[in-house]
Amino acid sequence: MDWQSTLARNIRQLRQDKGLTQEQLAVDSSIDLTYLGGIERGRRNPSLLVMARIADALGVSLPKLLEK
Amino acid sequence: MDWQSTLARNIRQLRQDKGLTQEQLAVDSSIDLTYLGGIERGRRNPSLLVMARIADALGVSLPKLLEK
DNA sequence: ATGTGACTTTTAGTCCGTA
DNA sequence: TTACGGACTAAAAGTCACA
Repeated sequence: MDWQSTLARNIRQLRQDKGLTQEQLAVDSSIDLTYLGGIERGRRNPSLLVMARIADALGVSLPKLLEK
Repeated sequence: MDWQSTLARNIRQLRQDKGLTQEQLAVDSSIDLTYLGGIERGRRNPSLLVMARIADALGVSLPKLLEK
């Protein structure tokens, strides 16, 4: 499992656990909906600060977001 | 403590614990020396895959590399 | 509500120096 | 051995129309 897929899986899991849509999470993390979608499909290679914003919006730590 | 500084501190700590120079770590992780230096000074915002390569070269997990 | 391709702008990341 | 600058190239960031 590559890191992009791990990140993708964790974001989707946590997002759905919180009952959020991609659009809601996109707003909360100040990321464009389509860009977030790309991350959640494992097609993007986001930077440290972008991932930190997503972790923040999901209410988890960044290391947690990257757990395998 | 922002994430760039946390990453910087952890990389430097782990690198020195292993007795490696920046240049050796740069080679091991296939990253340019000057760029690695910038990361280790907290001035850069590296991508997921670059951080994963560094974690790998240091023999730690990526989440571990990002622990506060 | 999500997936996708094509796109432009910005920044990551490289390579060359100097100190 | 590390820090830093400039110039460059590759890729991320960010947006849009459409399915």
